[in-house]
Amino acid sequence: MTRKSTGERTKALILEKALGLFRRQGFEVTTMRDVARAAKVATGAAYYYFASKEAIVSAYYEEVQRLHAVKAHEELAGKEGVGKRLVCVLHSKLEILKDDRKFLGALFRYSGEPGHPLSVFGKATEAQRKQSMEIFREALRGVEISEELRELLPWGIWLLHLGVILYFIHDESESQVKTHRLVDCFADMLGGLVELTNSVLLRPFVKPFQEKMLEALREAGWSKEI
Amino acid sequence: MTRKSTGERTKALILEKALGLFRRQGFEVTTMRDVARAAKVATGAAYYYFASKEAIVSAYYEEVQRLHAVKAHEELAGKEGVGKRLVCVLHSKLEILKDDRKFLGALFRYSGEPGHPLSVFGKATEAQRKQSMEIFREALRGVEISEELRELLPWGIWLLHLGVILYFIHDESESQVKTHRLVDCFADMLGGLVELTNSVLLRPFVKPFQEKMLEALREAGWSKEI
DNA sequence: GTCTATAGTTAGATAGAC
DNA sequence: GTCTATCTAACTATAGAC
Repeated sequence: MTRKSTGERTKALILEKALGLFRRQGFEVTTMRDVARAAKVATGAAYYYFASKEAIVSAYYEEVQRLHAVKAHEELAGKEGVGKRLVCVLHSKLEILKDDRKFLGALFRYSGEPGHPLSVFGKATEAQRKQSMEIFREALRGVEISEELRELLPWGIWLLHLGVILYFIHDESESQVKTHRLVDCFADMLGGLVELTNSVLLRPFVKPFQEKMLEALREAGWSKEI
Repeated sequence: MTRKSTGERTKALILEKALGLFRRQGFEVTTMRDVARAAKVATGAAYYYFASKEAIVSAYYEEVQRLHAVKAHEELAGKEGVGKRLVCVLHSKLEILKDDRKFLGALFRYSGEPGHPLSVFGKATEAQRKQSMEIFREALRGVEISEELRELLPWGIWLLHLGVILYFIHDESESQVKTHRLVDCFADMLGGLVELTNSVLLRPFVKPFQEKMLEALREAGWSKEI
């Protein structure tokens, strides 16, 4: 079942060689000519498969998502409680990204350009966002949680996880322990938050907040994204 | 007191002409050659004053900050309550940015590149961040609020306000009403949140959260930024 | 459909003369 | 401080081989 067309193999080769170069010498300094040379194809071939240098990173990230879906699913088995399940899902993502901080920044380059095909928030990347949120939704399965939060959190965690990746990129601490500690802390707090919203005593205070938040974000047009 | 060196006048002229072009035809399609031509200088001269095309937008944003500091200070006078004061500060920022959505995205281009002089989160832009947070800190003056939140919120609001700008850029609704409504909602909720944390009844539940959050962010190295 | 080879365009950026 | 000339690299175009 691993039979691939020559095109698929070439594409994979270009991707692989490109990532090797990005990792070794960085994203900026690597040129498309370098990539093509490393893959032993003409520059035109590289452009035949990838519309831009950033598109290579984007393709890599798609693979990351696939890996993450599998890894998260595996590691979630048996884990209970919002906090623990979130820790699991977020750490596993960082684990996948750990050697690639040098070029991950390219993913954010077009975040402020609505029309761009590679904008994190753009139309063209909607499928990826949904897939990503689906993983977070899975992390919330089997957990007692209000309806509002069940709708709100996958989106909120997705946003948080973007922030975590950004922090991760900037984190120069040994093995990025700072990011990992931050993730522990966030997950713990979100766990606490969920418990808090489940508490009968506090629910009357918290519920209006959740509803307001939900309404606001729905109105902001996010609900289409679900 | 408005006497300027010829250099300063040239720089201002280049900036002005560049922004005109960015507004009229967009950031991407405008070339440095266009900018130089419009300002009636050589491309080299443009680069003498601005290290890159993005640096022009960055210089513009510095001016925005200055304007915002004045405008916010004026409009805050007499306003009371966290919610109202935040609404005031955030809307006034959007007001300043309103015609410039077409090129504001350039500000975020290097957000994922730690070393870059124009990264929103980088070392080189620290002064701007502090100045921006100072405005939010002013918005919280004269408001009853826990110590933790007083330390935490300026930073949190700064982050939120980045998000608001991103949303603003992507917002195609008439006069960006959606962004304005979102701001109203966020401000309202933050106001409610502050009240909630002030309530004697709820304080024991909320305080550990705040402390944990504060500790986490301090450890994450943010406290240097204050 | 998959690729090579090559030539050419564009535009960001820089070096060095004045 | 400003200009001219030049460089680099992303990107496009095209014609043709397989």
